[in-house]
Amino acid sequence: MGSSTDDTVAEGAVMPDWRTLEPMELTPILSASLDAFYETGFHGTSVREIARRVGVTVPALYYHHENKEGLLIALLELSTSDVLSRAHAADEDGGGDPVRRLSNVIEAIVLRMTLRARLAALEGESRYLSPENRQRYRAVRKGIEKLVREIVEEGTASGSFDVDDPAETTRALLGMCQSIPRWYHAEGTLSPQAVAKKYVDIALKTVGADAR
Amino acid sequence: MGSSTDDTVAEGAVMPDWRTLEPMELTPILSASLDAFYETGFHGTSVREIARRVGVTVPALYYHHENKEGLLIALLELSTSDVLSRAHAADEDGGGDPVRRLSNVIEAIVLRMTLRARLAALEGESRYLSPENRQRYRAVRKGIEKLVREIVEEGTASGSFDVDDPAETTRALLGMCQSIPRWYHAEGTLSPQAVAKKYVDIALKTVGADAR
DNA sequence: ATTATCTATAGATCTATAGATAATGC
DNA sequence: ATTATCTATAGATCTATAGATAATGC
Repeated sequence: MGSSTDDTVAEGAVMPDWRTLEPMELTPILSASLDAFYETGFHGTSVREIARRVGVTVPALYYHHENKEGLLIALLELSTSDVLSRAHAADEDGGGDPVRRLSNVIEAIVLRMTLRARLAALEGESRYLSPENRQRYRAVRKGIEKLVREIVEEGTASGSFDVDDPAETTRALLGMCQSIPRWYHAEGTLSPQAVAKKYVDIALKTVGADAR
Repeated sequence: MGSSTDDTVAEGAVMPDWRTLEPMELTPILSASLDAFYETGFHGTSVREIARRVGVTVPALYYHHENKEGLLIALLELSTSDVLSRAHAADEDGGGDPVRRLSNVIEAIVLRMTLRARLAALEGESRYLSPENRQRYRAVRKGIEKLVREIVEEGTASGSFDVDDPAETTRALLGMCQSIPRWYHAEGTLSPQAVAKKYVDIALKTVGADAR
């Protein structure tokens, strides 16, 4: 199945450093859609409102995207592919040690939840996608869950962690990360890096990896 | 300040056992509103749709509630007053021991997240309340956060817990609980009591209270 | 030729209210 | 009298498309 170095990242795809999150470059339409969806939710946002923010007429939106749901899908697509590739890069950067792997992955997830808070918060709106699109979206979420669960399982098996129920602990870990956009504000005193550090500590406690 | 037995619960208010969560009795209108809001969100639900589910005309809804937001407020009001009083009862039932107090409160919160999953999930819709109503709602949430944070702080001070940042750990604990409605389904294999037990264990690990 | 936008509009749907009417309690 | 519901409708707003027009690339 090819060498182990070139089958994890597609040719030409640039994944420089999973710790570096430059502001995501969005088209004006997607940027305005993100702002609007974040503020008033998918159903609370009209295409007129998005058009108004972009400064174009409504039909211009329909030229670039099939419909309102298409705008949400495009945003979720960008958002989830970004976090999934970063989480995997962070995992592989852990050198096989469960403690470092989990630390890296939690760090990557928390950086994403803070530096891309609006995009991350948008994922709750995936509930309102059509069944097919929601299905595809769930797959990505399962991907992250699988990644973390395997680390927790391996760490538990190797004795690095002390966990009763890896699946449940995984959900708890992801739950605490997913809640961050609810309270995190960029203006706050804590930098994204500081928040990530705290959550790595908390996560290690949660899996019973006291050592440091 | 009155005796310690009668100033915690208002006269006539029945708070039998914080572990007992009977299905909440809602009016047909509120029950239908809850179903609809849960399925399609506040903005995704029309008053026509609610009326259809109840089997009345739209104006009948406006007789009982000021407007669509009034329906959401009524539900959030019932939901939050319930969880707040249960959490406090659970806390007081802990006999002053931080480990038992935290265990009880987490148990109460998780039972609420599972046995009232639809109602609990509705709290995300509080984002769409008018500023005044959202304000009032935030106060309740802060109440729960304050309760848990004080337990974590006292347990850390007394040496029962090993926590670096009580405020952050509190947010993490509440975050993992708040995420439960996202994956919990009543048809699943785990009973609400079983989920609560697991989350109590996880929470105790997270605060570094290994003992059992 | 292709790409991106516009004007104009169809057709449905939305929240909310006015005013009438039925049912219930004293 | 009071409570709960109805019919009818105002008036705004929604998503989406048809068809015209401008701007760009070859």
